[in-house]
Amino acid sequence: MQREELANIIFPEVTKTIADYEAMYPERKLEENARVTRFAPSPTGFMHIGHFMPCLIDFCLARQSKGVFYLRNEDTDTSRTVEGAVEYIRSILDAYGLYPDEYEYRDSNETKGSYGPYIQSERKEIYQTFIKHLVREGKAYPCFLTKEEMDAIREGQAKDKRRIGIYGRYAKYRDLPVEEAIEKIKKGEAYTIRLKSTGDFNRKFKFNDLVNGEMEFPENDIDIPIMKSKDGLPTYHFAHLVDDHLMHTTHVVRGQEWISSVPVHFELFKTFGFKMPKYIHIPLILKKDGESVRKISKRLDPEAKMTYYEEKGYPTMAVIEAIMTIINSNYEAWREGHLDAHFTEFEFSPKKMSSSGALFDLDKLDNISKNYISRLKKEEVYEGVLAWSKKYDQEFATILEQYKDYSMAIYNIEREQKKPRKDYTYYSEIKSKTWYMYDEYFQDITYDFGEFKKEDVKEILTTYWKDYYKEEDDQETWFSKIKELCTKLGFATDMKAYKANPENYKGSIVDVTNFIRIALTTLTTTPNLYDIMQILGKERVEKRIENL
RNA sequence: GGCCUGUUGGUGAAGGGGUUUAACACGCCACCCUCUCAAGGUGGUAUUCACGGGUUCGAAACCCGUACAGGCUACCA
Repeated sequence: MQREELANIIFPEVTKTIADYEAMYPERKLEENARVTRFAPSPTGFMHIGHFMPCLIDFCLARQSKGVFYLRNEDTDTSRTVEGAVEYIRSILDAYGLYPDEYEYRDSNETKGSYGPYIQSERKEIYQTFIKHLVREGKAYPCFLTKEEMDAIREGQAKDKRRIGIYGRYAKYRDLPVEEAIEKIKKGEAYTIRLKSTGDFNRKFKFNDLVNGEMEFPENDIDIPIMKSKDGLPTYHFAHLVDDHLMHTTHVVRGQEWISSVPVHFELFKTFGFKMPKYIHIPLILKKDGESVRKISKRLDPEAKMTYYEEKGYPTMAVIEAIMTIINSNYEAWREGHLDAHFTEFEFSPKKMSSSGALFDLDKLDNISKNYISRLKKEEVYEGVLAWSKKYDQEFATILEQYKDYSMAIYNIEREQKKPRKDYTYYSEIKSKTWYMYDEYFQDITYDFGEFKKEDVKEILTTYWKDYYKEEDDQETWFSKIKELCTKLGFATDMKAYKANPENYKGSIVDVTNFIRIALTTLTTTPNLYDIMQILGKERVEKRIENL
C-alpha cells in the first residue's frame, strides 16, 4: 500500500502503535468524580496573571475531588523557549503553594508521576506515532505549500472577502497522488503535515462549555497543520489531543481566547474517537486603556506579570484571595464564614463564573491584602518583611535581623485585638511606615512645628520630660499626665471647648501630643503615641528629645 | 471580511418574568468617634440594568434587530 510507504518514509523511526501507548498509560485509578487537571505553560520566561488564574482553578478542582494536578511543559515552540523558564515557573508554584502531583524538573532531575514525560519536546515519538497512523489512514497528508504561497492565498482570500485558511480548493496538496508526495519528500522538499479535514463549514455542532453553557459552532473544515516542518514537533492543537488523551485529563481550564479553537479540537478528538475532556473557558482579564478595554498585556501592564506582586511584596495568599474573588464572586462571602479554611476548601463552580471579561481591580487587591496582613501574627509579619527585604532591600533586612523583637513589637501595635490596625498593604511599604523607629534611619532630622516657635516647643518638651514622663506609666496615667501638662501650660484638653473658643488657649492637646510625636518621629501621623514611646524606650525618647 | 462571545454603578458583581425602593464587597464622598493616623460607626453614591422594537396584566430578566466592545482568524501557545 502506497500510504503505508509514505508513512514509513516520513516516520522511519516510529515503530510503536497507538495501542502500545494506550497500554503504557492506562486509565487512572481514582475515585469516581476525581478531576485530573493540568497546568501547561510554555516556557517563555515569565508568568502572566492570565496563566495563573487557570492554574489556580486547576489546583482547586483537583484538590477538591481528590484528583490529580500535574505540570506539563509545553515547549513545542523551540524558538520561544527560554533558559531557566521552568525553574521560574516552579518557583512561582512553590511560592503560592500550588504543588503539582506530577511533574518533571529536568535541571534538578526530579520527576514524579507515571504518565510522563511531562515535557512535550521529549514526547516527539509519541506524537509522531499518532500522526503516522493518520497518514497511513489517509487522514493527514504532507503539504508542500511555501510561506510565500500561503501568504498569497491569504491575501487573495482577504481581497475576495472569503474565509482565511487552507481548506477546500486552497488545500492544494490534500489530494496530491501519494507517489508524487513520496517523490517530493525524497527530493528533500520541506513539508508540514496537515489534517485532512472532513468537516463542513455549513454544518453546526453543539458543544458544552462549563462556563458558557451550550454553544454552537460551525464544523472545522480547515486542514490545520498538526506537525511542523522545522523539527517534526506537533502544533499545540495536536499535542493537546495526544497529551490530554494519554494523561487522562478530565478538565481543561484555559482562557476564552481558546474558544475559537474548539471546532479544531472537536474534529481532532472525533477523528481518533477519543473522549473529549470537559472545557472550562474562563473570562479574559482585561485592562482599561483610555476609553476602551483590552486583554491585559505583559508588555503594557506591569500588573499582568506575577513578578509585580512579588516585587511589591503582597503576601502570596492575599494575591490568591483576590484572584479567587474574581473567579467566583461568592468566594468573599464564603471566606467571611471560613476565616481559617484553606482556599481549596471553597467549592469552585464554573457555572458561577462570569463569561465576560473582568478588569482586575488593584484597589480590591490592596484591601484584601491589608485585611490579610492585619490578621497575621506579629511573627508572620516579621517573617514576611524579612523575606521580602532579603530580596529587595538588604540593608533593611540587616536591621530587621538585628532588631528582631523590637521590630515585632512595632508590628504588634494594636494588632492583638478584635479589630486590628490595618496599616500595611504590602511588605515593600513597611519600611516607609516604620523607618523612624530605627536610630539608623533617624539621622539628619529636620523638624516642622508649623506655627509654633521651636523655642516654645523645646520648653514644653523639657517640662514634659522632667516633670511628667515616666516609662512605667500605663496608657491611662500617661494620658492624664499629658492633660495635666496641657492645663498647666494653657493648652485645651477638651477639643469641643477649644473649637468653640480657640482664642482662650495657646493651643490644644493635639498640638502638645504632636510636639512629642514630631520630636520622636518627625511626623504628625503615627500609630498610637503611647505605644511608640513604650517601644522606643526611655533611652531613645530622652535622646530624641535632647537631640531637638 | 469571516466565526465566536459578551454588554447591570467608578470596579468585581447578585439577580434568569411580580417579595428589586437592583444584594454584597471594593472605591469615592459626608458626618460621628478620636491625642494624630489606622481602624471602627452611620449615611450617601445605577429613578434603573447598551439602544430600538416585540411578547406579557407585568421585563434588568424571554424573543428579534441595531450599536458597541472583546477574542480568534500563524508551521505561537
